[in-house]
Amino acid sequence: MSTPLPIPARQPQRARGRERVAALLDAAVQVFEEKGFDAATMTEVAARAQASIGSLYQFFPSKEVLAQALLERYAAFINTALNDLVARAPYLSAQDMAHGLVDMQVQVRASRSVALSLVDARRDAAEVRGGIRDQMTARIADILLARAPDMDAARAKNMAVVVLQVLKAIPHLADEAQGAAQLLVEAETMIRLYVEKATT
Amino acid sequence: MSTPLPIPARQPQRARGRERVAALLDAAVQVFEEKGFDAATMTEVAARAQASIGSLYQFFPSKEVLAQALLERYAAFINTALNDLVARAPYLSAQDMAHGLVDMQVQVRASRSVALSLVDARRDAAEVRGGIRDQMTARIADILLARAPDMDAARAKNMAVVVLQVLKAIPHLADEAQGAAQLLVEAETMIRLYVEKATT
Amino acid sequence: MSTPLPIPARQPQRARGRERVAALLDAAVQVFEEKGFDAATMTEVAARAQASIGSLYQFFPSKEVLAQALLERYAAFINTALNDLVARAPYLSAQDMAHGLVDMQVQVRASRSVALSLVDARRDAAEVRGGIRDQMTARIADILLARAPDMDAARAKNMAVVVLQVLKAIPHLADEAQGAAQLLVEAETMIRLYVEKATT
Amino acid sequence: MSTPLPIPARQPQRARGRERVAALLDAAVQVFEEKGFDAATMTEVAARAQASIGSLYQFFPSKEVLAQALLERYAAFINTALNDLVARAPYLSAQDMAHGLVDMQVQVRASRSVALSLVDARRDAAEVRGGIRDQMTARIADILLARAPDMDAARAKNMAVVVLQVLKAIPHLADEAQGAAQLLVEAETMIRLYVEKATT
DNA sequence: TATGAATGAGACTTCATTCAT
DNA sequence: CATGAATGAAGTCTCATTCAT
Repeated sequence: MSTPLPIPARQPQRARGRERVAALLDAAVQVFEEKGFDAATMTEVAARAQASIGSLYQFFPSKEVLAQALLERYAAFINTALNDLVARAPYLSAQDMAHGLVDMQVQVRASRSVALSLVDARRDAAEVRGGIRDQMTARIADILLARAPDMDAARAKNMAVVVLQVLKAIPHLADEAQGAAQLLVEAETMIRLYVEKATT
Repeated sequence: MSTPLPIPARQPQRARGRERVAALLDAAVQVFEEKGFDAATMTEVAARAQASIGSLYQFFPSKEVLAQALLERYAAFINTALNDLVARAPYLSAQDMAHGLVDMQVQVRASRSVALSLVDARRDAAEVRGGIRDQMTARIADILLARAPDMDAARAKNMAVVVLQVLKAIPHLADEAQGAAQLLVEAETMIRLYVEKATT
Repeated sequence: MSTPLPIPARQPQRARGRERVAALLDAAVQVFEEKGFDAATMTEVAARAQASIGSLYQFFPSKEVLAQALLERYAAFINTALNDLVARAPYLSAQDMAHGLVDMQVQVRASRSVALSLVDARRDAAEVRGGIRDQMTARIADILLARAPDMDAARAKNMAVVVLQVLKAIPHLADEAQGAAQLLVEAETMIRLYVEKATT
Repeated sequence: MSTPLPIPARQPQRARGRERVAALLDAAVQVFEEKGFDAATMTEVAARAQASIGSLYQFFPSKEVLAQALLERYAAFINTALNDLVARAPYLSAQDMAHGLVDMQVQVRASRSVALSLVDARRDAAEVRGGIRDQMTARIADILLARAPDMDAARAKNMAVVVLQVLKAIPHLADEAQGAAQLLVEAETMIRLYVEKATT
């Protein structure tokens, strides 16, 4: 039932170590984004961070742990952004809310903070990673409820799940060579209309 | 510029062979769905089809080709469905159109015809597989234009891209243990509102 | 001690069969020449002869047997040519003798009768194939002795071995893009000088 | 036009690694000599060096690279020997020159430095490996020209090609169970007569 | 006989992970 | 802590050979 207990990433003790870890995480983001979880190799991550493979394993004792660390970094960022939106939700127009959600994803991408693709990578890890997904849907549901306090909680949750799927697609859209900007506007519109209808 | 040699899947010429190929494709769908392209192994595909590894390679000379074959099967199905929708589009309500699109995906899943996930697996193959994506967006744009002939063609294309992303999420939603039905309804609503607004 | 008894190539019974075998042998020569024994595949040989793999195995029950058959065809040709040279040897100038030897090889190549490379392919088969080599050196020694009856038989044998090595190189030289003709002349000269000195 | 990426052999950086590489190369020479390029297996090379297959690939990322490394080792040796002969050529008798050439090959064999057979193994790699062949013929031509400065350069080149073929046969002759020594003498004689005639 | 499918051992290669220095 | 070497299970793919139709 319980996952074998995933040994967590080790915390570096010195300044030197902290830089190392940062470089490793940055490299990992790049590689995971370019190749995906399976095709990414630990060797390449280390190389791109100009570290040795031994060094990488010093801090991240397995590929799984590395991915998990990435996700946590992502979760921290996203959580802040979502909490902020929750707070402002009552005063936001549907338009602004939609924009807020979409923009959050664009920010993430721009800051290379993580490969969202990991969110539902493989099934085993899903258990662990699932936490983040649940957290996000809960937060989005909060936002919806903040705008329309009368809404059925169950429905808010369902809507959140659907909205999350659209958000997941944002990086793809932002990648599009042709008219990425317009595509983002369209995505926003879609979310806006959906939210608008449901919360008024 | 040109990919070396896109050696295609070999066509079986005997009844025995045709059965084999069918079994192999079915097994492949399962395995690819469960594990994703990278983590799926040819050995497992063969085993699940009760065939030897050699038999698998007799008809699908590489993992790439196998994935491609799956996609083609999927494309054939989806094409029919989309063409049908294009024809009926002028007479459909936004509601029915949204339902048609979502349902198409649900059908696909039910018939295990393919893992849509392959549509944009890794970047290299993207070139080949991209064809299908372009085809689908073009078709969806046609549907939109059929309902609203005055719409700007460029906008229709953009909208189609966004709608496609939502459609891609449908299998995920349909998988959800809790209230899959409701989630599908929500997805439909989202698409309906979006289409409605833009085409009236 | 004894090789497991190499099942020989089956003799075709009808005209149709004889054509088949001829086509297969021709195809085999091509493929063996292009790729070498190891890299050549039975499948390709069959394909190039426009026959099925089953058909190929009908006549040549193994790759070894096929190679052996090729060698035999070659041996027959070479034997005739060498016997002819033996007969004429007493009346030939060193020049003509050298030319005769070199030309024999060029003929073989032109008529695509065989890949001489097989002569000392792998060690196991060497035993079987060795026969041909011994036969050839004996014949060449005969030629030398015919010109210089006083020569020590042992020396003639040694010389023959060396000459054979030069002959083996002829196809390579004849392949050379630049000035193949001149290279052949040089090879002839080399042999002539060697023979001349030893037999006068 | 350009070969994709000629990933070279990795240089070991620790003493342990250097020993390994040496052992691997030695094992490779043996196996390639015994079986030839195609029939030699990486597994056997690793085993004979008492290393794991992973270790072998750590330093030689492909069978091609391993063969190339062998050739380079051989080329280094042969180059030294040939340059030495070039320098001494003006003062050497044809006899000594012939002996020098033949002896060089015998040395190579004795020191197990490489399987010359690789020089023109398969056609693809020929491009890379061809370099060595051209280098050798050029050097041999230099030797000839050093003895006979008036000779036509083109002819020297042709002669060099032919002489090289004889040299290639030396290891075969030296292998002969019966009277290897006499065979080498004969080969030397052949070369001597050829050189003598052309350079006086 | 002819044909195409079936089989599986075995080849090359990759990569996460462990260790000795 | 850092580094580079070591390991071997596992994956993709090939091909000689055998068989059923």
